[in-house]
Amino acid sequence: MPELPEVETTKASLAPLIGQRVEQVSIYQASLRWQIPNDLARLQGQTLQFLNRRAKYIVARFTEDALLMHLGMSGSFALLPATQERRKHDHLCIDFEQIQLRYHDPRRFGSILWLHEPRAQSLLASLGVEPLDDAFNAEHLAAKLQHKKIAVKVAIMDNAVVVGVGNIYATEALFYTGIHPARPASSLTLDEISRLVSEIKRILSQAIQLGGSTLRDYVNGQGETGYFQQTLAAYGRAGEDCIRCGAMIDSIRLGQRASAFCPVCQPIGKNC
DNA sequence: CGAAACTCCTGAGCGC
DNA sequence: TGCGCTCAGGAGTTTC
Repeated sequence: MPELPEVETTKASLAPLIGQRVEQVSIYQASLRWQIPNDLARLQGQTLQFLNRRAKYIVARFTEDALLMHLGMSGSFALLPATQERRKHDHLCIDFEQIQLRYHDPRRFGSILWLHEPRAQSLLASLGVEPLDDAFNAEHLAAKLQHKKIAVKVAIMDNAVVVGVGNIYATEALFYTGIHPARPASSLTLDEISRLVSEIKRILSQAIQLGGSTLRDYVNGQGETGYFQQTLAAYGRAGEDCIRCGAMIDSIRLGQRASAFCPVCQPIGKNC
């Protein structure tokens, strides 16, 4: 499940392509979240200049055009010799001078768009602050949560509030701050919000350093899996013992998503 | 406007 | 061995 740390890791793993020219573009399955642009072959002859990340999007700037790419839930990039046989779900191959870039995505929730097209621009326009920016602080989050009745977990996963906080990190951050995921967003005290912000920053930074939290099929451009999953305290641990108090981790559904928490460490009644 | 439901898709895991 | 089922889930879109 690529979350922000995995996207950061993926971006870094694609750095060897910078400075290389595109020789050929081959689309095998154009139907992702949206259709891959049918004129993607425009990239031929263009050189990759730099890579950027915004939320969970990677922007690849070429000489003339730029791509906005999202890994969805099961997307990954690989750098391989062009002679290597294609695997099932390798939907796009871009031959660079030295190596081939492949996009692999079994569930096809990912997307690859021209940065300049209206759809890409509107996606970027609706994004909130970056979690690791100074602009994401207690005051900012407090203002965003102030009038929200929705569960705090759903709120911090809302990209208009803060980007890059997916189910894994929302679950972990709430566990470590002792806040029940179903608490109404507006019920949090400023102190709780402050600790939540710090925890989100801490967990995301740590995960980026460690190379991302891999679940199932995430691999970076070098084919390496992350290993942060070994340190998950609550996510995916329903029915197991809380690492802090030993109580059994419980799970509820919030916003159509599994939400694991410790009923003892994260009491619902706390400041409710 | 906010909130909640719905949608895309495939693989893993499970019961039989 | 394989069928059919449920679940997972990022995030845009639709519906109230």
